[in-house]
Parts: sequence; C-alpha cells; structure tokens
Amino acid sequence: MDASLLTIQPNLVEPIYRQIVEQLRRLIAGGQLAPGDPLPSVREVAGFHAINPMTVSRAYGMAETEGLLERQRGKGMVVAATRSAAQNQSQRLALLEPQLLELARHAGELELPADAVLRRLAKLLGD
Amino acid sequence: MDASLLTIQPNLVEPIYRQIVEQLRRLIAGGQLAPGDPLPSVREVAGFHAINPMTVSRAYGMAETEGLLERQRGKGMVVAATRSAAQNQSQRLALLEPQLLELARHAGELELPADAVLRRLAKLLGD
Amino acid sequence: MDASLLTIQPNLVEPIYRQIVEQLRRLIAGGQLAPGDPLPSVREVAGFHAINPMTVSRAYGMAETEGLLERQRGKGMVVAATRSAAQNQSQRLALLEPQLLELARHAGELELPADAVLRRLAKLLGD
Amino acid sequence: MDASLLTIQPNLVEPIYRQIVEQLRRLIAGGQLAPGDPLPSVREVAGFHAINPMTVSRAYGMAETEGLLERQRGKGMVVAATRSAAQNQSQRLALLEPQLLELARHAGELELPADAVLRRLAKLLGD
DNA sequence: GTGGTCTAGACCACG
DNA sequence: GTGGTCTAGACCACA
Repeated sequence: MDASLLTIQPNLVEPIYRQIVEQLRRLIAGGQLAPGDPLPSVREVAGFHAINPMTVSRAYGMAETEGLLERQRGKGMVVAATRSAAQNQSQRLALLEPQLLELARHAGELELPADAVLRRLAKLLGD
Repeated sequence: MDASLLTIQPNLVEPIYRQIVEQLRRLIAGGQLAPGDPLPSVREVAGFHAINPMTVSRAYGMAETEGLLERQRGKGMVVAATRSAAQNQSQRLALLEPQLLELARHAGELELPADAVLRRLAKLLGD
Repeated sequence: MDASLLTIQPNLVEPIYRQIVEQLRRLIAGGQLAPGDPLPSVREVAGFHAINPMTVSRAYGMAETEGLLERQRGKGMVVAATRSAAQNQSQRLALLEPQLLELARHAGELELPADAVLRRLAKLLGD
Repeated sequence: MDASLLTIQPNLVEPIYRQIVEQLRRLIAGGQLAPGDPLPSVREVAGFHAINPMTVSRAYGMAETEGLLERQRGKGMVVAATRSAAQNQSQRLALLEPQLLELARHAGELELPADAVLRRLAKLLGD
C-alpha cells in the first residue's frame, strides 16, 4: 500500500487520526487491502501528508486495537490475517448506513425530492 | 415553530449548538420555516430537549450572525426577512453536496456498486 | 419639537431608549431644544418610528430623572427650565470626548495616519 | 503577539468577547498582526486580563468563523494565511466609517463647529 | 500543552 | 416574558 492511497483533509471537523482509522476499515472491508498487505510506515504517511507522525502512530495503534492491523516486529504494520478478507456486500453496505440515514434526514429537512438526490448521487458514484 | 421540530442527538460528535444551526439552515432553505416565523424561546427548546439554555442561546446567536435569524428585542427570534424565502432546488441540493461527495468516496473505498447504494438510499428517502 | 427630529435605529446594538435619552441630551446642550420647548407625545414618537410606546415612555422617564425634561400636568413633557440653555462650546465638546478617544484608539490599531482620518471626518462634518 | 497587546475594558457596554474580535480585526487589517503570527493562548489572555477563559475562547472561535484566525490543532491559533496581509488605507478607513458617521451626527446635534471637533481629534491622534 | 463543549447558576438589559 | 453575558468548574479531543 502506498501512502498516497490515504485521503487526509487536515482542516476538517473530523480528527485526522479517525479519518485514517475509518478509511482503513473501509479499504479492508472492501478488499482493496488484503490480509498480510504491508502498510506505509508512520513517517512515510506523516511526511507525505505533512501531518504529525504522532497522529499517524495513534491511528495505527487504534487500528491494531480494533483488530484491523497487526504489528510485525522489525517490519512494520500489515493488515491483520485474522481479518476475513473482504466482507460481503450487505455487511459493507451496513457500514454506510449511519451516513445514509443522516443524508436522508437532511434531504427531508431541505424538502428535496428523492429522485433529485438519487440522480446527483448516481452521477458522483459514476466517476 | 415548535420545539419538537428540532432533532437533537446529544451523544454525537457534532456539537449540539451546531446541530441546531445547521438544522435551521436546512429548514429555512427548504421552506419549512418561512421569513417572519417565530422560533421557540431559548428556554423552551432547552427545557424540551433537556439541554442547557446557554447552548441554545449560542446556536441562536450564531444563526443570527449568519443572517438566518433576527432578534426582535424583548420578543424573541424570528426567521430573517432578508432571507429569500425557500431557495430553489439546485441551491438546496448544493447544500447537500459535501455530504454526497463524502458518501461517494466511502462507497468507493468499500467497493460497493452504485446501484446497491442507490437502492438503499431510495428506500430511506421513501419513508 | 417634531417627532421626526429624533433619529432612531432599531437594529443597533445601542438600546433604543438610550438612543433617545442621549440624543435629547445633545440637542438640549446644543440649543436646538430650548427650555420650555414641548416634546412630542409618547404615542406620537412611538407611532412615527414604529417602536414600543413603553420604550419611549421609559426614555422620557430617565430624561426627567436626569433633569433634562419636566413633566407638565396635562400638557406633556417640556425641556426643563432649570437647564441652562445651551452650554458653552468646551462643555459640549467634552460630551464627545469618550467617542473621540475611542476613535483615536481604533485609528491607531488600524495604523491609519492622522490626516487621513481628519480629512474623512472633515468631509462628513461639512455636509 | 503578546497578551498585553489586547486592551480589555470590562465595564463597558460592549461585551468583552466582541471587544477582542473587533480589536483583532483592526490589528490584522492594520498589519500589526501578520498572517501566520501566533496568538497568545486562551489561558494566557484570560490570566493576564483576569477574565474567564471561556470568554476568550468564544472570541477566538468567532474570529475563526469570520476567517480572521486559523486553528492549528494541538498548537493554538494563528492569524489566517488567507487573509491578505495588511489592507490598503482606504479599506482600513472604511472600517472606521460607521464610527465617523456617528461622530459627525453627534457633533451636529451638539451644534459644534467642524474645526473644534477636528482640532480636538487631531490632538488625540497626535499622541 | 492547546482549544472546545457543556453545565449550573447568577445577573443584566430590554420591552 | 425575551435573549445576552459572564463565571466557575468539569471533562474531552488533539498533538
């Protein structure tokens, strides 16, 4: 895995370390990261995105605690073997559920018709 | 407007006062709140949702700064008159854009096919 | 005196009742309102400026307490006789002193040269 | 920047947090605070002026919302980079306009000759 | 160490 | 009755 695979937006409300953890969770669930795959080193990620190494380290630590990653002595972090490779589609969809619910609520508050929202999202998903 | 119109989720990452402001923004843009409509008093909202009055007051203050609300001295807050009533659909859709973009990105990371996401969202929007 | 002589800005930080009192103080000090001059009735002022009569009443009450106005039974308020007509120029200038000081401080914070500020003010005073 | 650069007057009509925001606006516009300059910490300002940290925090938050300051997570606040350094003189003068207009109105109500006001102000600006 | 949020409670200003 | 401000103190999130 390359450090450039991670998308970091430092000026967001969501803290950086959580952006990393949740992105890892999705990439692993989706199979883009397979068990055993090595991760870029802390300093590599930190250097590439110009963020504090401690922040990356913390994210890796939490991902390890969560069972997403494993520490291999002298080599760095790899995607955990215990992790069944890609989850099935409905499991992956379930990870999006909270976001979908919130989106639906906001669309309702904006009195937007369903098809307008769906068309716009379809366009974005098509890219 | 009734205090029950606002949805507050206290144990969310997003701070309460911002939940209120952004909800007001959407309700006004969508036309559910029209210019001149009175808002429930700070104490009313605070009592109904069991939160601190100052938190509500802060939200109202920011909404006023943003031009969403106007203070009527000694009376309370009303939806700002300067605010052109409901915005048109594409303007309202634009308010949802950041969320849609993020959702699309996450779906991509999860390797979810577009139609699976769209079907699920359509179901939620239908309610 | 005519109700239109008063300038009221309801959407200002400064409370309305104080706008009235301080304006009366200046108009009397400057001689535009002479001892014995009648003031427009509370409801006249309130109607003309579309503000709450209680607010006007409160302002008149405070002006009376301060010795600016006198209540004449059945006739309304008049400028107090005890008030020596117009004050001399340095006394009137002293009333502006706090505002002048604050202005000078702000100009300093903005690093504005004295002559730029003075030229602009001269222009405004010329009208 | 030093905490002593800020002038706080606790028993003024203008609330403390707004005194801070507006002072920052002027100091940045005038160039005394340049983009990237660090600000004294909330606790530092609060301690120095013997006011509540939350009051300072509120001011900083509003200044951030306004685009004057930027938060550097875990470090503190700095003057926003997006802010074009010092504004030119006429822009800075424009920030003073409302105050100048009000002053001119008051001088008129006091029937003060322009040159008397200008001479007094010149004296204050000279210091 | 930094700022952010919330609470509880007091007091004020306004109408 | 309305909103506004400030305080004191607690706790959290981030680096």
